[in-house]
Amino acid sequence: MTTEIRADDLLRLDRQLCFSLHAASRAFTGVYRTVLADLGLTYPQYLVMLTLWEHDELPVKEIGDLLRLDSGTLSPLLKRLETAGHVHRRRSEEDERSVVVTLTPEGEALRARAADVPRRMAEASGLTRDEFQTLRALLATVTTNLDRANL
Amino acid sequence: MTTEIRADDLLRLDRQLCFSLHAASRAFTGVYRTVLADLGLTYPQYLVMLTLWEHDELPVKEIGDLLRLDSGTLSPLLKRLETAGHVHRRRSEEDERSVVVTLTPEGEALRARAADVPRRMAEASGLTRDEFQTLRALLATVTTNLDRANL
DNA sequence: AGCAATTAGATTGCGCCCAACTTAGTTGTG
DNA sequence: CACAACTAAGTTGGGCGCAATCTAATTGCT
Repeated sequence: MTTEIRADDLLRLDRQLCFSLHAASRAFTGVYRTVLADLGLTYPQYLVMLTLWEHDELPVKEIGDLLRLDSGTLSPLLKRLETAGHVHRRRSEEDERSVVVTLTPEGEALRARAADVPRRMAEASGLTRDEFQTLRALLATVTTNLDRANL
Repeated sequence: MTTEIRADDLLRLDRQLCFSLHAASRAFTGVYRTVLADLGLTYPQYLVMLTLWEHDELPVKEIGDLLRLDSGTLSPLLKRLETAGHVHRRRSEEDERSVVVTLTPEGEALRARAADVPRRMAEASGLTRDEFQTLRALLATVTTNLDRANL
């Protein structure tokens, strides 16, 4: 009996959680926008650069798998990164379907200028180490569950 | 000494948290897309309808404050909701600058068809009540902190 | 070998999000 | 009262996210 929830409460709870997530995501993106402005990167572009700084070169497919983005998002994004001079694209020789993305010297150099971004973001979030880890774990759980539920 | 974190670790931690948030937000939106498909609503449109179901009628400004959306997002979104027959817009009489959004009978009727959306979403998230509340609280905290940090 | 199924990437179209700007109405101050 | 400052919506433009579609290359099956 005490575990019963009225539909109205559910409606509001629901809005609060999903809305909180939505709002937090946009708040994060907003701070990233400020912090990344100097580098001329958007947040998704920064994510792509992060993966490249870690792996040096990657096929588009790999980047998409790592960041959960499809070619409809990545193709124009990578084109913009290429125009900005941060990356280079070439067809793979082993598999002509694949396009390998590599860092240009400029893209490599950007890494140093982005070095303090994580610290600034961690500061801005204002979370303790424990809260940080708890949040990350819960988000991973919910993402896994939602993906499974959505087919 | 044990609290020192190397820059590389920060880079990776950083990516994990912000990326987790980004991914979770998109995973949620993906399930909403599935669940709301029958109603012909997108997730942001559903949020607007939720606020209207709760308040019956609201000026655009109020909706924007509640959902943290500006007119650049809301104006076309509300126009689509109006075209779909869910809402009606009229100029306020007290303040001619303001536009008041009201539910049409169709928009009111949609409420019943959306009644089980929260339950389905809560199920899909697979979180316990406690996890649900913890997540919501952490997200609220981080959003507040980020907003403050971002001016 | 030959052909269907699959895969990688690109493109198109729509909706959201935000910044910047415009227009119209309101408020405040001298 | 007049006029500057402010406020509410709307519009425009750029970028992201995703579904649907297309092309080209590869793989698998017989």
